[in-house]
Amino acid sequence: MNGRPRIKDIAQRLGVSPATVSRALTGTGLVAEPTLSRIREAARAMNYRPNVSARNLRTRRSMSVLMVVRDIGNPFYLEVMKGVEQAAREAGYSVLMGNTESNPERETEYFDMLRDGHADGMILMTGKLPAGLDAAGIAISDLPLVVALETIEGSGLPHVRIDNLAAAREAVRHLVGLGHRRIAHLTGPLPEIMSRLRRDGWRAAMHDAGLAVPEAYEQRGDYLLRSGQALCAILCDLPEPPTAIFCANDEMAFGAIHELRRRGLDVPGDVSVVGFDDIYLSEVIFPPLTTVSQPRAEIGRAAMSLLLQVIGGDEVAAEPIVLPTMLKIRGTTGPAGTSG
Amino acid sequence: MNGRPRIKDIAQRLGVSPATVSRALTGTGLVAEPTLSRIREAARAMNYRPNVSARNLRTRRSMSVLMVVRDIGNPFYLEVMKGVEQAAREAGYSVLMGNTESNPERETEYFDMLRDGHADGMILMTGKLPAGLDAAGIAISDLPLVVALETIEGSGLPHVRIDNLAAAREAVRHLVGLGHRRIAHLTGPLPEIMSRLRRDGWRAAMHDAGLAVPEAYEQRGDYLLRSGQALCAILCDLPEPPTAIFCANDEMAFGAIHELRRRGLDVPGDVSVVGFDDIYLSEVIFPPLTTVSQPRAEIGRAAMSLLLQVIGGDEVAAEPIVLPTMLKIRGTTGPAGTSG
DNA sequence: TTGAAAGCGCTACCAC
DNA sequence: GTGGTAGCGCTTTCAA
Repeated sequence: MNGRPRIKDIAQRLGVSPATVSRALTGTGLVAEPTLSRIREAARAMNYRPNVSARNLRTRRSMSVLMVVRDIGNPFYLEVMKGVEQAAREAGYSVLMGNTESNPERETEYFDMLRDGHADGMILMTGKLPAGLDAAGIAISDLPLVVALETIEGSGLPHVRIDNLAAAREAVRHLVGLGHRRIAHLTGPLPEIMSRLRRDGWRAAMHDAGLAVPEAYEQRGDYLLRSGQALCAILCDLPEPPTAIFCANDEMAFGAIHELRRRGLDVPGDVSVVGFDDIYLSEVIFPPLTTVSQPRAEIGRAAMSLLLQVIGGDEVAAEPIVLPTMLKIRGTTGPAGTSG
Repeated sequence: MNGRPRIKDIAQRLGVSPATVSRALTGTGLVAEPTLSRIREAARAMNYRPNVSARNLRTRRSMSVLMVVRDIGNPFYLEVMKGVEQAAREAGYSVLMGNTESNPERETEYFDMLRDGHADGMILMTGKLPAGLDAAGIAISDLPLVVALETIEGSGLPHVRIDNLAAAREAVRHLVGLGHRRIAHLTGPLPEIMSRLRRDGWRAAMHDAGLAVPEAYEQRGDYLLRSGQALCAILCDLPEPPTAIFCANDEMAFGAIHELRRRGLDVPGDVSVVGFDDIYLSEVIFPPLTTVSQPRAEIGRAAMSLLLQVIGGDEVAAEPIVLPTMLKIRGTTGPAGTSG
């Protein structure tokens, strides 16, 4: 009686077998009504809690999943996580957060956690798989994996994402519609497919409008604020600076706006800026940011549902799930100036 | 050989006992050098990973901790989490995130997770303990608990926090120094000690400066953006509106600034605003927010270190650990107008 | 409908 | 140093 009660303690107290107690408490087995309520009653009275390690060992499941992101410091993931957590909770799962910081070693580490029983499945929000998985004789497609936000080319894994190209195209079309002709783009890290898609969307929209795409108008960034700021400075120093900048994410857009202001330029009076992601506070900065909004919580929920199917061994559609985006037209975009 | 290898498989392959393999792999026991490297080699070759459930069951530890916050959607916690995670990783622990959403039921749930072996300890960043713990015969002080950011009065738990009162006082003193005399305050939820301390810091600074504190200058908020906006509107409509507003957190400060702008008032030309927390993007909004910066990552690290001590059964100082804050004077505060 | 008992995979005790 | 082995607490056959 010292310490927490075990199933055995309940069984002894009630004069039944541990097996019966287990069945009653898990709700699976058939247990006669009087016994059932007696056991439940006793469990509550004794403040019983099943030991998860023992249960997990026996059932070979951990009832938790891993959500792995590039940078846990990025608030963008928060709402996605909320969606994941919600769907997970409903299914009785816990969510473990993994942070790779784009460190390959840590990516591998999370794959290890899958193998050692820490988690039953994993939602990857990183753009790539750790190297050396094949070498280790591990077939990706056999692992309970789901990819969200990003795309891992050729992996054949279930995906949940948005149509990055179409969304970027629409955003740039909005600028074109405002009369802008000199529209620049700050890209994300181009090795990644997501950055390339957004860039291609920008190019496509420019092409649609019959506009030139000077090489200098495509500046390569890394999604961070500082790069938005620095690249914007480069654009401003061009002989023919752009009148509008489409940024591959909101952070870079903030950085760009910061730099424009620093130079005494008005947004959107002199230069229009469009972001991507609609992160926390985008709506609240001044002027509020025009940006592409992703259904973040939805993405999280969908990814978790998909993962539950994978874990459950169900067949999962090969087609990626594509969720709709919305262009939020707010205060950082306006008509092109007469000089544009 | 089908499926993942067990310790037994390695043992058989090498003709040693499972006990030796376990000792070699955990690094604890004394194992002779030749055996040691043979085992390590075989483990790597066979791609062995220990089963955590089995290990946890046996060792009665989970090697993970729970970090419980009020609202996982609040970016403020991100950097704290980073600190926690870092310290945890160094000690070989994983971090589980808990989100109470101020729901008492969920608070209890996380305490349950402590009991069922999900975690070895818990860092509370919520302002209170769930009700009914005593009723359940659980002595708080026996639980491996640490409180960070917040304060749980009379709990006798180890704490890591900042000096909220002094920090608030300093922030308001800064406004006084700029010549402001009509300084209002948007509070957090006042049942909570942290909100009260910040409020008291404001009052103290006003008192220090011999300034009046009209009742209407203390507006009660809830840390959310909307409340900052709404309460700021009330202040603006006062017969004698304030020339400066000290907000109990940055989100409310953003809301207030938003409202001031909406009314065509200039920040800081017409009204100065000070926040608290120095959240993500505070530096980047325009003008950048003057605010009290907390050493978030430090707080997380310190809390985790403290928790490790508690888990390890060490004596922990009864005195709370108080980390220093810094007033970041940026763009939203300026001299009081001549009318002020 | 219930009980007996095996065993999930590991660690740690006790021998040698 | 190493091996044998008990057992962590639970679920789940198999029998009754």
